[in-house]
Amino acid sequence: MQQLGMEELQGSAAAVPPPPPLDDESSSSSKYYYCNMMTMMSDAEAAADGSGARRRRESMVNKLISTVYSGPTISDIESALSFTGAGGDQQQIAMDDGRNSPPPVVFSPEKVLSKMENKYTLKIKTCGGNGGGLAEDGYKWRKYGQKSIKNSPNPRSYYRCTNPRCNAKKQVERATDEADTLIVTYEGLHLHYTYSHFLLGGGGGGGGSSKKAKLHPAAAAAAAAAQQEEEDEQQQMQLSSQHAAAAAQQEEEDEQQQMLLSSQHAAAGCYQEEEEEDHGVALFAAADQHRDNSGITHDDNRRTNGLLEDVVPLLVRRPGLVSTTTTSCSPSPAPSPSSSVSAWNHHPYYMDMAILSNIF
DNA sequence: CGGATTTGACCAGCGC
DNA sequence: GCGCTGGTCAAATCCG
Repeated sequence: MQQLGMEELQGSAAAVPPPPPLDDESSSSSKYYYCNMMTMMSDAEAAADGSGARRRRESMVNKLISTVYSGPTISDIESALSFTGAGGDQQQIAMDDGRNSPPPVVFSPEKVLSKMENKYTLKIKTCGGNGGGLAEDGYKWRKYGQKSIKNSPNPRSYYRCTNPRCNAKKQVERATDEADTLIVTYEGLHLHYTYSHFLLGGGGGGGGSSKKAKLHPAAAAAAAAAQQEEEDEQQQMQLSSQHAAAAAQQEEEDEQQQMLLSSQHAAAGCYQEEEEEDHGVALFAAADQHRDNSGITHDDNRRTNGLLEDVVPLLVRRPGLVSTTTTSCSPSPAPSPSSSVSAWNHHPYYMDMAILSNIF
């Protein structure tokens, strides 16, 4: 019986929906499109959010594209990764992105870890009976275990990111009360882009591992699914092209890294949140609330995170557990059940915390 | 044939 | 200390 549901569960698990908005009510009505850029809205933009918000957003996106995707991402990643094996009680991280170099920030791993709980739980409502018609989050997951859970008729599946440098994990189980609802718990973070970004952003980007090639149709299907839900088609097109341009720009930096990194970038950017204005504001508001504790300035977050959160579009952006129900209905088949597409509400501050807590 | 999945075994944490 | 439970490992198996 458990085995029966696993194919479906697996596929559904792969269809990890966008990370939750800050309010649960949006789950039923709103659609989420990949657009992490919205979370980069400045406070000023957020405050001015109103009738002309969309126009302002577009210009904002343009501005962000030109400033955010200036190329420091990879160096940031490399810098961050260089600490992975480093020991010591305290590490000093200087996020130097070259042009937008924020002042070096000293982090205490202990503090970071205590503050940041790298777990993020999502409730996902899937399309009934359609285990195959699912979107992908651009990541590739490998299932490493399955366990029957007490008081639950459904087993829990354990997935790990296939990227050897990435320790992201997720657990997927079907809700007991709702057959079409999955409970996905993310843990850890991705130190790379999603695969779909590579596909969307670079038109293939050139070169490629077998993994990437495998994901290509899946990511394309996911993108198509996202577009079907798109209400603001013009904006979506603009964003897609912008991210494509951004990806192309990154390609010039390092082809090999691009293969890993760019895909995530696109996945994060190809979706757009219908209520992105509000969420973007909320996200920044949340970031502002916490930055004082970390000692990270708002500008620091804005600059470094704008890039890093693309590099690490992890669901783990908020401490503690956040549950949200979203609907994941993709008309396209999911060729690779072990991968999934997610839209992320990027949270600058927590993104940093998530990265650091995993790096140390 | 290589990579992904399955699945039983093993281990660690927790409560009693 | 013991048993229960959740999480992970790894050999076997499957699949493209």
